[in-house]
Amino acid sequence: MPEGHTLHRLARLHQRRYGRGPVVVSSPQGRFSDGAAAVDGHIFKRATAWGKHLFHHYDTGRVVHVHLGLYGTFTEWPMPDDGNEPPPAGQVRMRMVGAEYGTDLRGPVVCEVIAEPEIADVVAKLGPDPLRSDADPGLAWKRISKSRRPIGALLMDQTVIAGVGNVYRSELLFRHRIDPCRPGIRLAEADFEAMWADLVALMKVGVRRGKIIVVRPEDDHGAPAYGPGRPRTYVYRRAGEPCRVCGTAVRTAQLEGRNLFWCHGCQR
DNA sequence: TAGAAATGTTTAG
DNA sequence: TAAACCTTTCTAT
Repeated sequence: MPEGHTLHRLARLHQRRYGRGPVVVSSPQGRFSDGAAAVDGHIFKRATAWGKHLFHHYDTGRVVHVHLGLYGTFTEWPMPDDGNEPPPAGQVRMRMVGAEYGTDLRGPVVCEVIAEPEIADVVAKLGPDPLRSDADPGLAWKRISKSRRPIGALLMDQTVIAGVGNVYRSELLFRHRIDPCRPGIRLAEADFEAMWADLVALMKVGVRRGKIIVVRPEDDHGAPAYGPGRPRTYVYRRAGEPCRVCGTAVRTAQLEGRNLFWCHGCQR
């Protein structure tokens, strides 16, 4: 599910599957026919991600830029021994086929071919990405510490921090006991630094495990460490249920058009 | 098993 | 402010 960790995980996967080899690119659905033709048969150099944006770099200097949006998904399939590709199911915007694997992209909000230098234009609209080693958290702090907008909204703003979505937003604020409504300007720098460090660690776990895992073992209350019974979140989508720490009913409200979840007992 | 809501962003009005 | 995207996941029946 597409928060930043998903895109970095996909970049790694695509790099491994297709890196340095030629790929056959098509658009079974037809909406990406021209773009697919522009890179079809060329060498896939590498895949990178910044926030929720994914880039497929080709040796011709052309780049496929993908944003999954709310519904977008990549589905991978192994090339069958007989070499016959499986027929595309549903609306496949882009099919990419390498020597041993193929990948189908469905439902993205962005899927376009751009030139290598145009990546800078995309990235210019994005804040630092906690998953990138070149991230400068100072840029995010500069924005947050001057803003009267609620911290719950600032965390979701991709121009402030790139890659945080609704789950990491709600969970991070809970872990740091911060009221989502607190204005950015009222946040202590030490709290921001602790949140950033935590976010980097949590999102790295997300990349490694392929899902968002944020509940500390001591808050599991005896639930199994792995498997379906394990609690996945403190507050996200738990409206009305008791807080895992203090028992207060989790609250929910709309903030700038998105569902926000928090514990009024823990977060002040 | 069917229907609603959703981890997000862009574009149109 | 609303629609579009058109898949996946969760919930209700």
